[in-house]
Amino acid sequence: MQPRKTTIHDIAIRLSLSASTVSRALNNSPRISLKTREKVRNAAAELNYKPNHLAMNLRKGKGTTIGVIVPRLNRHFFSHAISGIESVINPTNYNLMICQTNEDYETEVKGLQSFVNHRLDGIIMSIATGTKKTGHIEYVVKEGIPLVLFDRMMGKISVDQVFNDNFAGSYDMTKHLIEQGYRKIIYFSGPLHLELYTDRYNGYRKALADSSIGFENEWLFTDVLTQSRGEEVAKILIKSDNIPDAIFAASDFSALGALLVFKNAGYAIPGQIGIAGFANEPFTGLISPAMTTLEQYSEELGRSAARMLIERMEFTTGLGAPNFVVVKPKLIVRGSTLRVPAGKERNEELISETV
Amino acid sequence: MQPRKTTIHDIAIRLSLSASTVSRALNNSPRISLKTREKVRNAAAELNYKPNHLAMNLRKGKGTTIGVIVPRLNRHFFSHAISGIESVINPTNYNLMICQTNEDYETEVKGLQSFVNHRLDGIIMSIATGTKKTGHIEYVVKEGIPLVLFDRMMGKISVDQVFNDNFAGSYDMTKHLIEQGYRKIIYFSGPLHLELYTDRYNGYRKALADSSIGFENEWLFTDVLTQSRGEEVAKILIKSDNIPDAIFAASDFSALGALLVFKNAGYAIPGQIGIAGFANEPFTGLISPAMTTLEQYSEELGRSAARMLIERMEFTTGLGAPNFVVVKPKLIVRGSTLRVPAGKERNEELISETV
DNA sequence: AAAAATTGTGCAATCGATTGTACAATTTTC
DNA sequence: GAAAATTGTACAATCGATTGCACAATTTTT
Repeated sequence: MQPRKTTIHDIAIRLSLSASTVSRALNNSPRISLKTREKVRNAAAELNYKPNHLAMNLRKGKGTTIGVIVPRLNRHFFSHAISGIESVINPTNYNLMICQTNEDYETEVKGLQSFVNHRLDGIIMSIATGTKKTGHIEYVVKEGIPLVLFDRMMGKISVDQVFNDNFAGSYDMTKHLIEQGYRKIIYFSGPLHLELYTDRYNGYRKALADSSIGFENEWLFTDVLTQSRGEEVAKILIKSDNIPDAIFAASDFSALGALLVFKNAGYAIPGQIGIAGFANEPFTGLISPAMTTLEQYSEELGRSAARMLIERMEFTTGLGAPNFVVVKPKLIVRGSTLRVPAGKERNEELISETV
Repeated sequence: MQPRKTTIHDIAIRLSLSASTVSRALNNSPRISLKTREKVRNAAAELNYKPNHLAMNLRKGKGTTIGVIVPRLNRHFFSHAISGIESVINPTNYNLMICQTNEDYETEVKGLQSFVNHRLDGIIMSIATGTKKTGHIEYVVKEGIPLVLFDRMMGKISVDQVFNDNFAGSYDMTKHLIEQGYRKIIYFSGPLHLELYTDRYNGYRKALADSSIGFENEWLFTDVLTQSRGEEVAKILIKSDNIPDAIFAASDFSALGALLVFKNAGYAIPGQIGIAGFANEPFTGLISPAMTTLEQYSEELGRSAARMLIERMEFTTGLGAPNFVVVKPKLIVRGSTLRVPAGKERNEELISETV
């Protein structure tokens, strides 16, 4: 345990130079002779000098840390998005500070505030489902801190955003279900105050309408995103003897809950009921029947978000119009909705690599 | 976009006070009258004052950020450990900075260095499998930065550590397999330079020895941790017609790979071959047959690590002897090793809640 | 009522690095 | 060889908040 870390002053004293010369030498200023620069570098190495980023950032008025706020780290979608962000950020001088909100509004506000206090240079965030107000985000934007919103978009705010074409993905999935002969298609939605979920819902409705299938209000269940909620609703459906042709869930997890309950209750999937999710979580390829879902290209979303943020931070002067990147999800058809002749197992060949 | 953020000086000018008085007032110093404190607080709120943590930390010589380094965020084990850490850290004034190494040594060194440069106040880390040297860790300890090692322990280093009793977990699992009648039990290990994996391996060997089962060298496969490696090895076993009674993998993922390959090749699990993993990843309860594995209580490990770190940071003066917390993994028996009478499906009742 | 104790506030140094400006030393120019 | 241009380095202010010490104002003690 060293009593004090070495500073540029220590180097300066050692070499009988001034601190400013040392600073310039370490920053390769052309005003310092090559010989001196060399000497300073050697002395710095000998004394095990490590620059104090706090002091640097304070003086420069800017740092090198980017904050990332996600609802949950243990979601395939988000952890891969973070990998994407890292792949762009790591080669730069920036560092990543990650915070998870557990889908909670208060935690989100607190995390964002902490980022502002720490004078982070940029923020990439995905809004919690519990968030209904946007004041905290607008505040950050007003403060002039570059911000990119990601996955959970927010049409009202004028800020860079990266997200999936949820409408299109949902539309494609619904069309697929219809093609497979399903008609009465129940929909498990997330909270409809999030555009993400209204878009998905609207895609579903549009596909039904385009196929002249009359939607009925009781087909919609909101706030069904978790496995346990999926199980609950599935049990309700069974109990009320109100068995749909298919269930399309805006979340793989609630789709999983439903799938397990129906399977356990003896229903043939996809024969009697088809089940589809959204996100292509790894488990969807492992269960049986393997689940039809939508791939969201999370790493690519993360990379785009990071690229946009760096663009904002380094090249854009002032605000300028917000940019948008939209990625279309890909339909992944698996056994849970594919009505093939007999009970032919086909999930193995569709296993997705998890590691 | 404000031109400049308000500082305590701005507040001081506004109230015709000095910056020091403002600082003291905001910190609730008893040397400042209550009336003044009140006035200062109001003015601060009006001017939308946000303390600059950079300056604060610089002056105080310490900050409020704790760094966490994990090999992978998208592992159930680590993301839940982080949740555990958060549950302890969030109620305090500390913030979390998270970094993932992707099991790579270089990335680990770089991340750790960045933490040191940013003068983080404490570090919780889990060593990458790619890490064979420990100089970078010893360096941090010598610098006097509180550090807690977690999950991947390192006996050589004198530092606080939190980890599973891998030997006991492995021993229990092997005993279970033997009780189920399996004899020729192949073992998929991780890299044996990590104590984590030697401990698991030794637990397995001890259990075999205690049951007087002769171990043979070709039963051991090292560096089989991923799904794809598990698949590879399983295919090799099948091709060489060297079918074991059971496979015990030090990773759920390689166990999964083997399970899928054997299942696909028409082997009855657990009838002809038993398969067990380690970690209780969520998918283990979802596949069929559901997989026997070991629960590691990751959240509890995370909480312990965080508590130990805070203890170090706030209460311990100097170094003192390192503390250890050891958590015993729990055997989770499921269909992949349980030889029940007929092909009775029993995985549903053992599904673990994923959300 | 003078001395002592208490209370409230300000001054100035400090944390570690950066940077505009000034100045001395050296080299170039005429 | 003196003046001008160039080069290398130092001084001091600065970023924003904290804190030891000093000092003035007020209250208490005797």
